[in-house]
Amino acid sequence: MNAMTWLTEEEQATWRAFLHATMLLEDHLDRQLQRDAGMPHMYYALLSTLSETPGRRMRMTELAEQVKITRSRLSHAVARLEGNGWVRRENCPTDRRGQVCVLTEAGHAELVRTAPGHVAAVRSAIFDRLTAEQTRQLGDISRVIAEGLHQPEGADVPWLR
Amino acid sequence: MNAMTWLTEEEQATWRAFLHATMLLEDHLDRQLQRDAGMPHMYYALLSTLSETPGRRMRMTELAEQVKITRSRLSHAVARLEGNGWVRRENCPTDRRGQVCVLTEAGHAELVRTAPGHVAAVRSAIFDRLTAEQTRQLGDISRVIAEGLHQPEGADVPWLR
DNA sequence: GGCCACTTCTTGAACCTTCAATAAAAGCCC
DNA sequence: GGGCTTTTATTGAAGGTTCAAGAAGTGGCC
Repeated sequence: MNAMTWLTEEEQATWRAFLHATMLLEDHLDRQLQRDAGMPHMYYALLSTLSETPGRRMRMTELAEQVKITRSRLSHAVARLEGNGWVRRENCPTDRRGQVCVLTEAGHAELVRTAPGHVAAVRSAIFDRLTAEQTRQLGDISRVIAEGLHQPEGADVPWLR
Repeated sequence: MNAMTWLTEEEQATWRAFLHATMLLEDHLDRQLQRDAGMPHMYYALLSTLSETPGRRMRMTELAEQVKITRSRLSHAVARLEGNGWVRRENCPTDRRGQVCVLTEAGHAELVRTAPGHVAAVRSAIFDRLTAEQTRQLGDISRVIAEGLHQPEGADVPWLR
């Protein structure tokens, strides 16, 4: 294993810390939401995303892209949320293959009810602990990483294909 | 919802970017390892952690704490890895309740075989894109977040109990 | 129009994680 | 030692995610 392949001491330490932080954070938020809202964090993110769109509705594919999950995962999730009455499917008027996912009144009410607790959890885990400077840094870093993973070009990551 | 409850514009943007980055990253690494090593990222982390300990072995509870997962999850994971022949359970000599999880030769070989690809994926997704300064920042930020979640005291997060 | 490739969304099976319940041993206290 | 609480690890069921396959519609091309 040459130097190209491996990580420096600092990179290793950073990577480990990052893994631990994301692990603990996801766990923490999942538990908080499961207890207070009866759904995992991802499902909450779906409702939350819908609530911010005009008409509180979005095409399935667009919703999947927005929250960074596969269509398959979204299909299963929406099926469950529909069972809860928090979301409803409508046929897309312009594309007969398409479905539009719509946040119901009950879904919106659930979001209003549970948002404060969720935001408090996020705040206390992250933003109450970071300086304003660090918040800005974390935003920049996250955007760089997300950008790099958005459309991994074969030329950029040759070992992946 | 008052100002205490909500996030500022910048915090919201950071939070969203962070979610996207971690989502895409986990997905990316899981897929890479599933394809090249036949296991999810978490399982790889278990083997990797074991490989760095004296005797390549660790008590179940300690291993679970090290990689930040529940004992239950570890039990299931180890059962699967044992089925692959990558890990073996031994009785703990000093505590008859205890089990020691041991990395087998086959498990170590698998790690050696797949480590370069995994490290390359991590490197290209993260460290090749961040400046040295940002790497240091990410380490600091991650440690702050992880610390805060390690043992959430009732006094610190009153809404959680 | 007819064909073909692509897109959209869903499905079921396999696998993974969570949660609550359990068994067994250890540690404490008298 | 006997009783009690705590710790260690596992189990099975319920729910979530992934993957490959498939149904149905769209759009381009001739």
